[in-house]
Amino acid sequence: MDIKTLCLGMLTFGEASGYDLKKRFETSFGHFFSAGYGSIYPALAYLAETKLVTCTEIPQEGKPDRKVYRITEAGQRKFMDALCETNPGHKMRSEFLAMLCFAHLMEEQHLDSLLDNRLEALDSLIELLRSCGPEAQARGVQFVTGFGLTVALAAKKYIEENRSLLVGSESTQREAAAG
Amino acid sequence: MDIKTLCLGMLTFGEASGYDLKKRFETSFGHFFSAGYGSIYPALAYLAETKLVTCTEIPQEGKPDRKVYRITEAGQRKFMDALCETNPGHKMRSEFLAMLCFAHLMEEQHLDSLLDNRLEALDSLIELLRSCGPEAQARGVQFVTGFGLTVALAAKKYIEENRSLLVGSESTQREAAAG
DNA sequence: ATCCCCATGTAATTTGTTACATGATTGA
DNA sequence: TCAATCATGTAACAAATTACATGGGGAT
Repeated sequence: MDIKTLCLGMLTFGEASGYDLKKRFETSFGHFFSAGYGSIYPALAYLAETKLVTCTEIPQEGKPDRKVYRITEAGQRKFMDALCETNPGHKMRSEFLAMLCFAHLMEEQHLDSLLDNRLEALDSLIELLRSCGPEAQARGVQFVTGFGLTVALAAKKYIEENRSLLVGSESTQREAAAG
Repeated sequence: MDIKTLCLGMLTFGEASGYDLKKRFETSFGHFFSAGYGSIYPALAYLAETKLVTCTEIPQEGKPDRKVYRITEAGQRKFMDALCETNPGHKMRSEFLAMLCFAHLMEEQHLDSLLDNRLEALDSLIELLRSCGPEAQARGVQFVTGFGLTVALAAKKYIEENRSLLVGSESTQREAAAG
């Protein structure tokens, strides 16, 4: 499932502009999929070209025309097909964890700020997901939001309870490696 | 932190070949960073070119010469610099969760196999991480392994306890959307 | 005053994936 | 005999990120 397909899917929930979709990528979908304008606008252009969505331009004053996209029947069918895929991926890419692997080479101070930053990010995420209450959302989205929340809480708890493990009783490993 | 840098970092743990690094990307590092030969070999070639690592070719019979890479002092320094980065990323990309958002459009059967596949993958991961016991690993790696384990267990538990939420009491949403 | 929100898009670059290419040894 | 492990690499392709480009309106 690439961004094109996911945009198509989002439009099954109702019409939206590229800007609207971006916001959704920052809120309810942000914790497991990210996309910027550079991906979304071309995706929508492609979907319109291939008649999977229609586009209505709404004139605006002082800003570019708002383009509202609506899924077509062909788009619906196409998306249903995409949903039949088995073994969808589920990958993490964490520079944070990568860096922590080398905690023994880092200064304690830096390590602390790294962990604190991550905890802050987790708190923001937790707050965000909690604010995406169950109101009127598809049950799948509710499930996924709960999933993100559960995982984020577990991650937070783990970091808080185990960060002491990262600080070695002997902080001489750093100098040893540097020399 | 890109693959180049991470390969360089892995070499701080000792000399290794591209093949060795790939194995590490499949085991202890696999749950948060992935890389194939197509990324690793070019990365090592680049590191050697820029004198951040040295390469010793060990003749083999019946297979290509084994190329063993060793980090240089310049490499060490370069890696330390890379470790000073703040705000490293931590992103998930889950087609699995993306699909689940549209559970109301899926057949129950398909939904079940999707969830079962994910649970199996989680079990494999859990087993793998458990087998990466604390023996002789840097404390950072131990922490990161524990992190992966904790998160995987939380994910598993959540799916098991909440999968019933995905199956609507009314399965008519599908037909409604299709029509 | 200044910053954020609205609103669109393109182009260059970076990055990584996949397929291709080769082939002996070892264990089931 | 069949699959897996060891062992390297290139080239074509796909995908997404980043920077660029523009600009009014409203809130603090």
